[in-house]
Amino acid sequence: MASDTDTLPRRTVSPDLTASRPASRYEQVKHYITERIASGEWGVGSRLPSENELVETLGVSRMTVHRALRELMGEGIVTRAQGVGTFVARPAPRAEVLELRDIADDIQAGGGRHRSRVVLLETIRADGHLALAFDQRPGVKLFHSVLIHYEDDTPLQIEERFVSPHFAPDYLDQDFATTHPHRYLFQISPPHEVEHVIFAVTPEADQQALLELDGPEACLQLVRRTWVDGRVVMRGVFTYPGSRYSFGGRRQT
Amino acid sequence: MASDTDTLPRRTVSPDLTASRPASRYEQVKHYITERIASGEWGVGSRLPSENELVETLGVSRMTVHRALRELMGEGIVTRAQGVGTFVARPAPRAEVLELRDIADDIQAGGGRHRSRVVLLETIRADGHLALAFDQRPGVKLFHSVLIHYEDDTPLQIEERFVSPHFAPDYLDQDFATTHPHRYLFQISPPHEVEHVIFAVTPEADQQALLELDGPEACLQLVRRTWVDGRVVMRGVFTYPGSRYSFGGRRQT
DNA sequence: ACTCTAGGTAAGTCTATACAACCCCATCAA
DNA sequence: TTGATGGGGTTGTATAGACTTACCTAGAGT
Repeated sequence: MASDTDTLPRRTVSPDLTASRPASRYEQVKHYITERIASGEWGVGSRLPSENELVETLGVSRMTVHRALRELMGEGIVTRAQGVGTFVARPAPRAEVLELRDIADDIQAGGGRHRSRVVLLETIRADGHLALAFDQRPGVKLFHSVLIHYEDDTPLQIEERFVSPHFAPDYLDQDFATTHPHRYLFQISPPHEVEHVIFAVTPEADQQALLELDGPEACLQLVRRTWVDGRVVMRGVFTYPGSRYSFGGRRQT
Repeated sequence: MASDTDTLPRRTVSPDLTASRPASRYEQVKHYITERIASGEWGVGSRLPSENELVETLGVSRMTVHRALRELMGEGIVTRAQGVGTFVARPAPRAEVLELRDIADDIQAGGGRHRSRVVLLETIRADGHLALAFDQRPGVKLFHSVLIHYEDDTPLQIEERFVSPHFAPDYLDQDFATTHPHRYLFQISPPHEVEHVIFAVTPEADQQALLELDGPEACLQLVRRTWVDGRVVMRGVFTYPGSRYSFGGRRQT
């Protein structure tokens, strides 16, 4: 067990390709720790070796270990309590609140496999409520798409979008098996303004079926409107099973 | 000009209200620097005294000065270049997204009349899950409070909080009929860091009763953790009926 | 059951010292 | 004019050691 990988060499020859100069000791210590956390060897909430134990294991001074651990705490990787020890912190929630991201990136960031299915792709005429959301008059033409996003074959999101034809005239001709609506719209133009509203809803029967839910489970619903040049170009309704998803965010004040 | 304010005293009396214990040396050095930047004495882009000059001026070791400057660089206050020096950084604008507000202000801003009721106020010992949220070990003592907030006699929020006794030793002695937990905690110290996670849940029977719901309506649940000095001081679980509340925000990009 | 206290443990801080890495600039030679 | 060299100043890293502060546990006493 006491192999040479347990102790950092005093001098690093380091034919490392990713870093031209050899990483400093405290960075090596950080790497040593994050590697074990990422591999699951040190699980969430478990206690890390004490500073003095790491000093013995790695053959560096306590100040060096201390700096590595202090920086890891600043990054939210571990938490520390004087007189108690150092612990693996709980990983951050997967979706940033009010941030504009592609769910495919979200899923892949969490280690899952993403797949999507197009349920509907059509042109509709807006009723009063929908027209109001677009600051238009009832009867205006809008494109309408419905997709399901899966994480490892489990439905994670119903994505329903209404898109202004003036903004994306070729929306219906896209192959959303390869390009996702989010990326397509973003590529035409990043929005100048975004509005998010989050609801809790009990899904309708058809939504339950699409999400493959057993019963009327509570769902998160994120309604997003985006503006370009002062005009609403998209309204999206994203529905997630409450048991499979959450929004979160962490920031310094 | 060479008054005693140029040298940090060995022991600080520090009648500071936000921190009962005297600030550590490196924090005093940070304060010394930020004060001069804030006052405009050291303008944007100007060069700070070198580490060795600060050592002479302030009477602390270079490692202490170095730590202060390194942390200020991490906070974006200064920039540093090896072999060159330390400079005042350009202040970066920051966008508030999901802000920290008191629900009483929320209700009154909407024209409603706010009222609250204390349901529970006690000391508990944390189980595994709760201890993890506080980055502590199971069995640690925590204060626990449950309040209901009403808007015109309609329940709008269940407010459940767990508070670290070390942060707010007198939490249980407060009269939350007049001072709300949010305000009390904020007055002790505004958090340095905040985490929000939003869930959709189906409420338990007791929660349904507290919210005076007719059936198992989907609810929004906002879980907030706040940090002070890198340590979790509060975990709040706020439950809203889905039909009566939503979270939202709009911003320019 | 509860409170108090003492001891052990672990992180937090501070110092003095040393060396390394880097930048700038003055000097000097081709 | 150009290029090389080297010195001085500045930040970056690393160490050993000492002391401080906070937390927890176990045991004694109530």
